Formats: sequence, structure tokens, C-alpha cells
Amino acid sequence: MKLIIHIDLDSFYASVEELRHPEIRGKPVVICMYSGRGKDSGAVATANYPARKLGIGSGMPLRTAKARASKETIFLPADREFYRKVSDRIMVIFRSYADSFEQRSIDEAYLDVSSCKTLKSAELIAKKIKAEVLKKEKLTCSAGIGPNKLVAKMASREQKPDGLTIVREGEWKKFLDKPVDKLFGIGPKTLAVLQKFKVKTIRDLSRLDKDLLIKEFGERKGHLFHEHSLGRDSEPVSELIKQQLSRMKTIPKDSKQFKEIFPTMQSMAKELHKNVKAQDIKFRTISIIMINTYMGLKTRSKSLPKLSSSLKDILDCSKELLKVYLKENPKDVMRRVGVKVSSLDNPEKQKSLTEFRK
DNA sequence: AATGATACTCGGC
DNA sequence: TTACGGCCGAGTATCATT
Repeated sequence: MKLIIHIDLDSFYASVEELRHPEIRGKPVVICMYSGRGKDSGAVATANYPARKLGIGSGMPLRTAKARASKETIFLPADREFYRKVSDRIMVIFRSYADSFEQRSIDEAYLDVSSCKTLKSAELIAKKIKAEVLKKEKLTCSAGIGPNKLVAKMASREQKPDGLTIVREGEWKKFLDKPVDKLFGIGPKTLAVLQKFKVKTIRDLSRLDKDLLIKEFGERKGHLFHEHSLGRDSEPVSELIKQQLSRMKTIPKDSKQFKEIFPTMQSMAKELHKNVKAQDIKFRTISIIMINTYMGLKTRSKSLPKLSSSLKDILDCSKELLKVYLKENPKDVMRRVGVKVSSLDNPEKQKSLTEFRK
């Protein structure tokens, strides 16, 4: 029998800041991503629980968050390099308890612990992990245990913060009455389509004809939505190999002129290249990403004849792509721009290839 | 028919 | 003009090449 643990850190960024600045502990704390345009331009990355009580949440424009804030609410800029270091140490702990391991994001991971055989011993592992993270890093996490990744993930969301929720095989029915957009993978776009078919709950989705789902969402997604609505998931827990790296930034002011846009793109290319070097990655495809004033996303990309790791390739290519784009779309006014490398060949990939051969 | 390149959508944190 | 970050990965459509 499969036994999967999903575990994530509770309001991670905010919790880390509360540790660094003991004087703000217990107050509402909002971690922000600033765009650099004026002092209230940006969005909320994480809000701690006292801030959530005020109605402040992730993804919210800073304006809105400030309007809802109390006098004592603390706003801090996100310091992702620092959070990354804390995360790396915690992931080492998580990994040490797993047969196989999959880090999903900076604060979240799946652990396959099937070798424990019993639910009881899986529960013990989860408790041990939580205790070790609390002792070593003074942070709490919420964990879910289930027979597959989907159920484990849904379970971990049940009790937060500092929760531990077990969902046994056959207990999926607990989730059936929840609104369908609580199902992992269903966002606003999918919800809008499902509403046409009067689907409100996960149960409604499970009763919808599978062929209809495939017709609406395509083969792969349709199948997945059907399986997920029934609490089924056959995805293995396995190390993710990096597919792409990118950097983006809001430009100082909206513009359609190359000379005002390119400097930001250039500095993103340099930042990106630092990461490429640090991780010893080679790439073949270079893309530019642009978001215009209507928040529409545009991308243009080009593949090189062979793998590269040079900054010059990134710079030359992005410069050319931007020039061509602006020439072809002279009316498009840009707000944010970024650079991405993909079609990677990195050391992780080499490792898994060797694994495969033996 | 398979593969690759490109542009775009969606969802999550 | 009253509106918003910076990432990540998976998937789809379409076209070109082989």
C-alpha cells in the first residue's frame, strides 16, 4: 500500500521574518513583493494568521492589503534569498525521512513513506519531522497523509497551522461536499467552465461524464479531473528536474520603446545568468517574456543550434527578440519584462541518466 | 506518424 | 482613468520538418 506525506511550512515567509524580528511576533505581518513603482505598488506574497484575520491574503494588491490593515500591521519586503537558505536546510530534514522525495516549492514537499507499511508508523514519521523542524528551525508545518499525492495534499490543507491530518483509503467521501474549486488543480478558469454544467461540488464533478470533461479540457486534463474528483492519483513521488529558469521585473515606467525596456531586460539577463552559472546549467532555448499594460502575457523565443551557458548568448538573443517584437507590435505598451532559459541540460539530469543506465 | 519549435493558457505558491 | 509580483511546471494548439 502506498503511503504519501504532503508537508508544508505554515505562512513560511512571514514565520521566518517573525523569527528574525522577535519584536513583531504576534502582530499581523504581511510579506510584500514591491514592483518599484511608487510605495504601494506590488502584491502580497504571504500574510501570517493575524493578518489573514484582517482579510489580507496572498496575491492581493498591496493597495487592498493596506486598506484592510490595522495600525499595528507590519509590512516587510520579501527576502527570497534568505528564505531559500532556510528552506534548503528544512528540505534536508524532510528528505532524510523519505523513500523518495519531491520538493514542490520553496515551502512544500511530498514524501513517499510506503516502506513504513502501516499508517501508524507514517503518522509517527510526520510527527518526528514536525518535531525536528520545530526544534532546529523554530517553525511549524502542516502535514497530510494519504494513499496518493492528491489525497495527501488535500489532507494537509485540512488543519492549519501546525496540523496533521490522516485520510485513509476510502475516506475520500469527506471531501465530496467541498466546493469544486477546492480540488487541487481547479482554478478560476476551470471553475467558470464547470459552472456551465452546474458543477458546484467535487461530488458534482465526479458525476460528470468523463467524455464531456475530455471534450471540454482535452485528453490529459479531462482524465485527470475525473480521476481527482474520485480521489484517485497515480503520479509517483519523484525528484523534479529543473525545466526552466527565469527572471522578471516591472520596468520603471510603462513603455513601448526599446531603449526604455531593454535596460531592465538586460539586468534580468545578468541576474538570470548568475543562477545559470551557480547551478552549472546549460540551455538551448532563450525566451523573452513581456506583460503589457493590460496584463496580457507575450513571449518570444529562439533555440540555439547547440547548448550554451554564455551571458552573451542570452543578451544577444533577448535583444534581437525584443527588437523584432517591438517592430511588429509598435502599439503594445509594456509593464513587466523578463528573460527565460529552457531546454536545459543540467547536472541533475546527468545524474538521473546514470541512475537509469544501472 | 513522430518530433521539435513556438506561443499561449492554466494553476499554484 | 481606481487595479496587481515573480516565479515555477504542465499542458495544448499549431506549424514545419522528417
